Amino acid sequence: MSKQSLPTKDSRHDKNLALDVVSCCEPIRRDALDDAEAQALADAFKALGDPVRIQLLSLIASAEDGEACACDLVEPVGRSQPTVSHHLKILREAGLVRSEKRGTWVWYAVVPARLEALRRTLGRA
Amino acid sequence: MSKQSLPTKDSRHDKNLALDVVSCCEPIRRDALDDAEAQALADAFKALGDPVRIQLLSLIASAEDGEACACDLVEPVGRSQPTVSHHLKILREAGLVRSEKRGTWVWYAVVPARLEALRRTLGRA
DNA sequence: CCTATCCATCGATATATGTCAATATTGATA
DNA sequence: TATCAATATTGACATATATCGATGGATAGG
Repeated sequence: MSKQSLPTKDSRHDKNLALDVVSCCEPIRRDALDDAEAQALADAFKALGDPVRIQLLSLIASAEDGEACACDLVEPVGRSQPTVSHHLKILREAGLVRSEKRGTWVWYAVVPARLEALRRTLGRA
Repeated sequence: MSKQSLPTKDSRHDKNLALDVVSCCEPIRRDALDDAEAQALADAFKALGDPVRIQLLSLIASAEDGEACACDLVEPVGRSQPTVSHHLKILREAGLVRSEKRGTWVWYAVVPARLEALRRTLGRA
């Protein structure tokens, strides 16, 4: 299969590539990523792949003191409370935000290190 | 609705947040993102939210001369040729890679500027 | 031309995902 | 303990997505 058996074509392929987007730090563009790394990275980016979650993250990140009460996140995104709760759970499980219950309310804050890790993953373009 | 009408709780909420992850450059954590920006960003990250696409991006990015023949991407990811073609199309439409047909083959290369834009979007953590 | 290879598109299908209403849970108050 | 507000969980449902086999278009060689 592939080129080498065909006409002349400066054969440049071979083994491993790598994108340095890995799980927690591997740059997507170093060497090839293995299945587990690719899956971990995909899971992280998948959590960012929804407009409501992007807005939630944005809202939380820009909130005063870096914290936002869940009660103030429902109206801005225009979705039902259960739906917002669902998205916040996904962001939390992806490690992008952390939550803390104080009395009746739950406060959310972003996890800078996590964002930074993904950032590095997109490598030095 | 919300806290202010309830017991004492250092009311800190209010308007716009922002995550600086916007479409092409807005940092997700500046001020609140509008619907269009959030959607654009989500679309970009969604393209990165699949392990096969992460592997493809990694393979292409780490290929010699920064280019990889589509014919060399099928076997590494363990998916059918149509499936790989499908994922490459998604990456292309997301602006993450560009493609060029040369004779019988199609060569893919990453678009560094696009990755860099997304990187900035994840902002200074 | 005929044939073989590379690659994209189509059609079908199983699974994943976003969304909401209803309900359960938890903490604070009367 | 009865009640109310903030969240989370459950169940249902419509849409989106990943995957493959089959097929079609394009290019290179014989």
